[in-house]
This record gives sequence, C-alpha cells and structure tokens, in this order.
Amino acid sequence: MQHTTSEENHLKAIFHLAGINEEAVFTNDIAASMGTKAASVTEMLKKLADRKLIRYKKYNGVSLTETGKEQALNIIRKHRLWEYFLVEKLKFKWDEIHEVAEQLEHIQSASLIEKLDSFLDHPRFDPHGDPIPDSKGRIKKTETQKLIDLNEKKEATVNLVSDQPELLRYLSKIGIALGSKLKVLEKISFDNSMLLQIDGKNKVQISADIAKNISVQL
Amino acid sequence: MQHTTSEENHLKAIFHLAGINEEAVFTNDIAASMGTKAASVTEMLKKLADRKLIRYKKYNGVSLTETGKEQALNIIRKHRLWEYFLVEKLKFKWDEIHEVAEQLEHIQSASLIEKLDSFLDHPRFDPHGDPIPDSKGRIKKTETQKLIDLNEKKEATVNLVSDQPELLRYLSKIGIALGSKLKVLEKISFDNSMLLQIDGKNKVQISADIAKNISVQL
DNA sequence: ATATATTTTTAGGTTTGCCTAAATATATTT
DNA sequence: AAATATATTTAGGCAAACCTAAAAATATAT
Repeated sequence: MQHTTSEENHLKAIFHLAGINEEAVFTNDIAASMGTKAASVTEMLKKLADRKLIRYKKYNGVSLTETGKEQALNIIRKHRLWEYFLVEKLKFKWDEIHEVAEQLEHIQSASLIEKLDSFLDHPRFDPHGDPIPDSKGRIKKTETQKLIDLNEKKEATVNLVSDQPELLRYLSKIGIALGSKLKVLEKISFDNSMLLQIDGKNKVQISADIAKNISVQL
Repeated sequence: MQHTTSEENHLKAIFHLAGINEEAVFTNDIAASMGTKAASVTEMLKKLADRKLIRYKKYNGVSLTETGKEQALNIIRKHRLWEYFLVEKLKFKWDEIHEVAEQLEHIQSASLIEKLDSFLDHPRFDPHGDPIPDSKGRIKKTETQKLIDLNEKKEATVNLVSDQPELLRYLSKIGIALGSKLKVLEKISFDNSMLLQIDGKNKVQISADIAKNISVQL
C-alpha cells in the first residue's frame, strides 16, 4: 500500500503529461520530464502496470487507471498544500518553494496531511494559482484561458502560472504576479510575442513561450 | 556535501548511543537501535569513516568527529523543530509524532529549517522536553535528575521524557505529562518500582524501567 | 513500398543499502 | 592458558533505481 518516491514521481509525471484530456503519455516524454533515460522509465512502467496503476501496452504509451489517478492526485494535493504552507506561513517567495515541496510531498502520513489542511484552513489554490485537490482527489475547475490566446485590447487577470522556478523569477522581476491585471496592447504576429500593460501601469514585452505558461480569467 | 537518509540515521544513532559523556559506541548496539544487522552497520561505518564523520578502528567501537557531531546535531535540531511544529501547530498528540518527524528530519533545505524556526518563534524545547540545538548545534543544558534517583518524600517536576511512542502513550494514560509535579511516596527496593502522587492528586505505581526514562527538576 | 529515422524495449552493468553465513578478533570462564 | 562465548568483520547475494549500448518496433520520407 506504500509507494517509493520514484514510483510516486512517475505517477505524477504521467498525470501532468496526460493533461486535462488524459491523453496517452509516451516513454520518452516521461524520461525527459523526470531527467532520466527511457530505459529506466520502461522498467518503472512495467512495475506500475503490475500494480494496476497504469494501463500499459508495449510501444503504445500509457494512461493512468482510476487507482493510479487517485494516487497521483493525492501526491499533487500534498505538493500544493506544502507549497501553500511554505509561502503563507514560512514566507518563502513563490519561486523558492518547488524543490522543497518536491521533497515534502513524499512524506507518508495520512493524518499529517489532513491536519496540515485544517491548519491552513482548507486552501483551494496553491501560490501559483493551481487548484488543490480535496482529500478525495476532486479538483475545482475554473474557466481559464491562456494569455497567449487573448486578443489585442482585451484585459484579464492572471490566475495561474506554471510552477517553474526560472519562469517565476522572471515574472517577479517584470512585475507580473497572481492577480495582476494584464491588458494586451499589441500582438506581434512575427514571433507571437505580446506587449502588455500591467495593472494599468508598466508596459512589458513578453515572448510567446512566456505567454503560453500564464493563464488568465476575463 | 549531501548525505543519504541512511547515513543521517546512523550518525543520529551514534550520537544518541554515545550519551553526554560521548563514550565509544559499538556495532551491535547501533544495529539494535536501528533495527538492522551488524554487517550492514559495519559497511556504513567504513563509509562514514571515509568521510571523516566518525573515528573508526576495527573491533574498537566508534565516536563522532567534530564534523560528525555537528551533522548529528543538525539532524536532531530538525527532528525536534518538526516535533514542536506537529504538536503546537498541527495539534498532534505527543505520542503520535515520532514517525512523521523521522521522515521530516531528512528534508534537505537550510532555509526551510531556519524559516520554520522563526515561524515557531525559536522554541528551546521539543514536546518531550528535549532541548532543541540552535543553528550552530549548541544545546542548552539544564540541571536535571532522573526520576529513578529521586528519594522518598521528595517532590519534583517532569521536564523530560524519552521519545518512545509506547512510553508516551502509557504516561498519558496514567496522567503524567511534561510539567507534572511528582511526589515520591514510596520506593520499593525489591524491584525499584515507585509509588508516586501526581500533582497532589492521583497515586500511581511505576516500574523502574519507566522511572529511568523520566527526568525531573527539583 | 522501401529505406531511413525515431522511439521503445531488452540485455547487461553499477551503486546503495540491506541481508545471511562463515571467518576472525576479542572477551569471559574454567 | 585453554576453551568457550560473544562481537565484529568479511564474503557473497539480492532488490531498487538508475545507466549505456544494442535490438526491435513503429513512424516518416523518398
């Protein structure tokens, strides 16, 4: 009933790569996202399939079973609750928490996480705006749109940012945070970069790569 | 510069077994305290000696070097800070925290532990009364006496209890906690058991084994 | 449709941390 | 001081989780 850290990390990677449409996930992509090699992933896939946590047919990609998805969501719940704790209680910056949360998410104790949840007053979103699954793995869905898809002249509020330290540091530097109001002044079709105005004040130019990693609410 | 969980656990075990007089520690005792076999310990001792964390001469017992002691104290600091957090913030009972703290103590992040320490307002003692080393590994010493050595008619206050879940559960059951005032009504020389009065109220009989694991302040 | 390229799997190897059993060193008893 | 008992180390194995290199399957391009 207990899983190793490596098993948990593989489940989490598969969950994230599958996306909301729960598409099949491929060996190489898992390896790339975990910084390991395909051969190591194949080995783990066999193990996870034996435990009925994924559906796996050789050369055919994998998908999570119901049980596997539950477990993945539980790990994500732990990760996001710890991130919330680190920022709200310990006063970490939002770009400093990822590594530590990656360790904390593997602590094994059901009562710990429920007590932490109570202590934090059942937060619904982590510091990057990602929803925190409840103890049954249910996630609140919000209608959200990628910044990259926002048209010129439109305004919207940042509600979600990919949890990548480098990105987060960059956004902090240019003044974009959760809750910032962004107005699209210009979209450059040549490279899909965007000229934005932040909270009616500063203007910044951001690349398409950045804009793809920011979600907004109208 | 980073150590594995197993290395850290061995350092901690050696530190605890050495006691305040820092006596030499033996392979079998380490194995017993960790629930492993002597052969595994020998292997680890070689590794720790290579890294200059212990002094090791075959068949001769081991002792921590200055560096080794620092590392051990750092792990103990983390363990005790987390225990304090679990009890004071998350409202765990004092007998429920040991296992979880054993996991949390291995989280690697210097800033995490300093921020946790600030958040908790720099506690000096953990929930069992054990002193929490400061960030330089310094420990406050208190004049303390073992309950077993207390004479008849004497009264004293519990200030330290060994961190063993079974013991803690038992003490909770009979009504002994940190801060309880104990009066020695009778010492039975036959088996060294003691008849105590707790906070001027209930009377209980405790065995020598229990009394050895409780410290008191006059 | 065949050739080429890419992806995935298999085969075999490494390290860490554990094990058992046998060998060796030390301690205790007679 | 031998003999016996106890403690420790050595030798050889195992499982987990990684690796590289080669083989096999699938996808893409000519």
